[in-house]
Amino acid sequence: MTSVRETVNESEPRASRKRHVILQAARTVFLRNGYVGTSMDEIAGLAAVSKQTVYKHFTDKECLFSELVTTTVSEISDRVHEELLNLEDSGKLEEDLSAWARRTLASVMQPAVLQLRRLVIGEATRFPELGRTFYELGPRRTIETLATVFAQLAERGVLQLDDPALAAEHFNWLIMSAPLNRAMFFGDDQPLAAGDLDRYADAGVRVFIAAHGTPGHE
Amino acid sequence: MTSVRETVNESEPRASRKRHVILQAARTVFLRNGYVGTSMDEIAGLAAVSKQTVYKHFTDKECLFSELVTTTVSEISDRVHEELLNLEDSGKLEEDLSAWARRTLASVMQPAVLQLRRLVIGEATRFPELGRTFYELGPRRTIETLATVFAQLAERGVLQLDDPALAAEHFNWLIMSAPLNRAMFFGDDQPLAAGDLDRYADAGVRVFIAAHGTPGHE
DNA sequence: CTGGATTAGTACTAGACAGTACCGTACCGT
DNA sequence: ACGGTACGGTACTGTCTAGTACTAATCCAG
Repeated sequence: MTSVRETVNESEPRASRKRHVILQAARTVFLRNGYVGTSMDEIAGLAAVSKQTVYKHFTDKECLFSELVTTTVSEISDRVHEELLNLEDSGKLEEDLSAWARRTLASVMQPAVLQLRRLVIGEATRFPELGRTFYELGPRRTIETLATVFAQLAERGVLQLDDPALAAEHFNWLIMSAPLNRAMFFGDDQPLAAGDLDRYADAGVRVFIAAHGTPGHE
Repeated sequence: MTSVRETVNESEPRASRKRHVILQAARTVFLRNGYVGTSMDEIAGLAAVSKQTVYKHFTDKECLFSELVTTTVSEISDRVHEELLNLEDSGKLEEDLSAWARRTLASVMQPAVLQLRRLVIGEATRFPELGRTFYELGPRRTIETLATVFAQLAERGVLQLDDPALAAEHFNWLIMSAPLNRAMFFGDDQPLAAGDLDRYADAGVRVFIAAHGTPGHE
């Protein structure tokens, strides 16, 4: 009731919009300083929230970290996959694949996503489930979707392949690997330009088509 | 004097064989617990050495870590490259490439190497030079060597390619990416069997040859 | 054998951090 | 307006760790 009175963000279920603020702050700090480099005081401070409040919403540092990574990975994964569904064929195979490759590579190469990837890899021993989650929602999901698309293209004679899943893996990594692996070791130093990324995407597509394309189509 | 008395390894320049013991212990502990998960006391304890001695040989925790990673990466890199030089052609291109691919993939997928990779990636923000070193001595060195080999093969008409360096990158990641990226996120859980690795290596080689091979040679 | 250096052992300093306790206040549904 | 819940602020506990200080035992060369 009470007519008009949204101060800023009162629309939330009043109590636990703090939760969101805390997660936001946690994301910033964890991504910047890593798991052990981050203190709960720092998160509370950045969230402009009492430490007690943090512990009311998340029992543990581990819990907070875990939930943060899980939700972040899910968000990104969903965003990438909205775009991925736009891979409908216009008849021009190379153009369609290149367009998708460029978009996907750009998504994966965002600094925040790269940093999250480094973080999850670095903590893969301490948090095995997080590693698994990242892999399932990231590479595996992408590759699976690609595999079904490729299977259809093969059925229509546009591609030649015996194993769509394997071909999807090859395609995925032909496009991503070089920039991604390089970026893993260079912490935000010397980032690749967007133009370079597009070139890598296109080059990967060309190799894939040279290997699996059929002469009749281009 | 006292005639017979090699307890174990007296051959070293007496004083700084401690150094070696410390590095050995540091390797074990750092690889198991990460940089911040490791205490100097633990290293000293495992090395059966006083903490004072550790600090006599390495001014810092950072120094110790840094030197450890650098030397370890160099060792592995050298070992891999001895094998790499054995890629002399016997005339059968696919066989030669497959043999090299299998050996190299197996080297990179050793648990200790994987763990080191995770560690360096996770600390890439804190230790940028280590990331750079790993990348230079690892992927970049391998790819560079491959590029010169491919350039020769192209000159002799065995391969078709405009850009040997790019082709080398593609070849390298066609073989490594799928197992390697998967392994990054699964901390020693669910390791791939040697048979699976060989299959990945062979499949990568086949795609590469389908894209860059010349009809006359196989 | 002897003198100088290295080492083990241990205790200590100083700082950081996860998690808890407590108190007074602000918010919220009713 | 009321009563309970959430919140801010702050102080506190317990623990851990990098790095240092100091002494006594040990090693090694000449």
